[in-house]
Amino acid sequence: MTGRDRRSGAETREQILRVALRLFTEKGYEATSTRDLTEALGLTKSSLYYHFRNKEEILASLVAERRHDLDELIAWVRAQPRTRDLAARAARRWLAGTRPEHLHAMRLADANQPVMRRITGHGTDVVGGFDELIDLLADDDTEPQDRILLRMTFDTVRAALLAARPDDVDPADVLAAARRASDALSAAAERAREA
Amino acid sequence: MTGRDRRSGAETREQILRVALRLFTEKGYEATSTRDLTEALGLTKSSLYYHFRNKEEILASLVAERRHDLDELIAWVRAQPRTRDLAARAARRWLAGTRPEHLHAMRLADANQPVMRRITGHGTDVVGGFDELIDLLADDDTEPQDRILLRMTFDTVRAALLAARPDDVDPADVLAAARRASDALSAAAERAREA
DNA sequence: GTCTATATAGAGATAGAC
DNA sequence: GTCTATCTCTATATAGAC
Repeated sequence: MTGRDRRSGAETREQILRVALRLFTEKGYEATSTRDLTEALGLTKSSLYYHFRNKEEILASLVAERRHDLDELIAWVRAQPRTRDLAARAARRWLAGTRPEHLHAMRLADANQPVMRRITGHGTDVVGGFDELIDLLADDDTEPQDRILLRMTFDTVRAALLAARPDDVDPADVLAAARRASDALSAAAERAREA
Repeated sequence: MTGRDRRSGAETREQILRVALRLFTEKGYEATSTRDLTEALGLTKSSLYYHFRNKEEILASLVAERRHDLDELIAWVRAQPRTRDLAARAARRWLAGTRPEHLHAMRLADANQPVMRRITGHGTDVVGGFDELIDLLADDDTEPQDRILLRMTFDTVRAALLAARPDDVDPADVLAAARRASDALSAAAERAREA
């Protein structure tokens, strides 16, 4: 470090991401201009473009890496005996792996669905991974509505986020509600499978 | 009618809304330009602006009027005896009133959360209505996570929509899954209230 | 009610000095 | 690594003829 008020490049990059996460979530990606970003940061646009090739790359950097966890879950499911409660155990495992810090990225993705579809390669993203997971857990003769219900058991964190007011909410409460909801839905789905 | 290929003003307006609903949902409101709209319609931008004052008014026209149903539900809840299963019955009533044609507007709202927040007056929109409803159904000492769970019981249609792949899905299946999910969550929430 | 033509502003992005 | 200055394009929206 050459001086006390000198930021390293990596630090600046992190600050940009932090501010972008907030603005992209609150105002939306498209409605947030590079000018909005730089004004909030006390930077110029040129500096911004030194750190990122374009605006989309900022967004892409923010949503990387949850797919890896999902691939692990899929591998785990493949290795399990196909007991009747496999789906329920898988859902529990997934929910247990969801940490409070994941919520920010989830909100971001939820708030910007169209552009998220544009930037994530089909099949390589989290959404595509869930398709694979559900195929693994469902039989060929599973009714469409049962597939939807099954998928909902894995997606209760998003549902809980939508149900919670964005402000003044404790991430721990969101996760707690999501886990209870997932258990309840698992039970309902399992009941259907037995019938 | 003065001729067979002459559209009335109202017809054109409906066509604009139909195309806008599709594009705003697929590409997103901000990413859909007035040019995209007019090209899909075979109209010019000027004609578009004859029918709507601005782009935002098109979006606003698409999301009007679900709030009315919610106000009715709130009034119904107020008139009910406060039995322990009131929340469950209210959720059932709300789900029963959700029709397949509501799903399109829901998808639209979900895909464009930031701009939806911008155009809906705080408190007068559907989101604000739910706050009111939940306050009505929850006690003052209800835990935050229980409030979230309670709200999730009313919001399972959105959750089911998120869990279903947008294409190739029957609205009836989405609604069926949503109703079952809502019942399961109601039961879980009720169990918590008893404990 | 639809058109052609245009006004105006703001976006994303780059050049090149320091 | 950050700056000033600028380019270029596309957006929303309007004026006014038919």
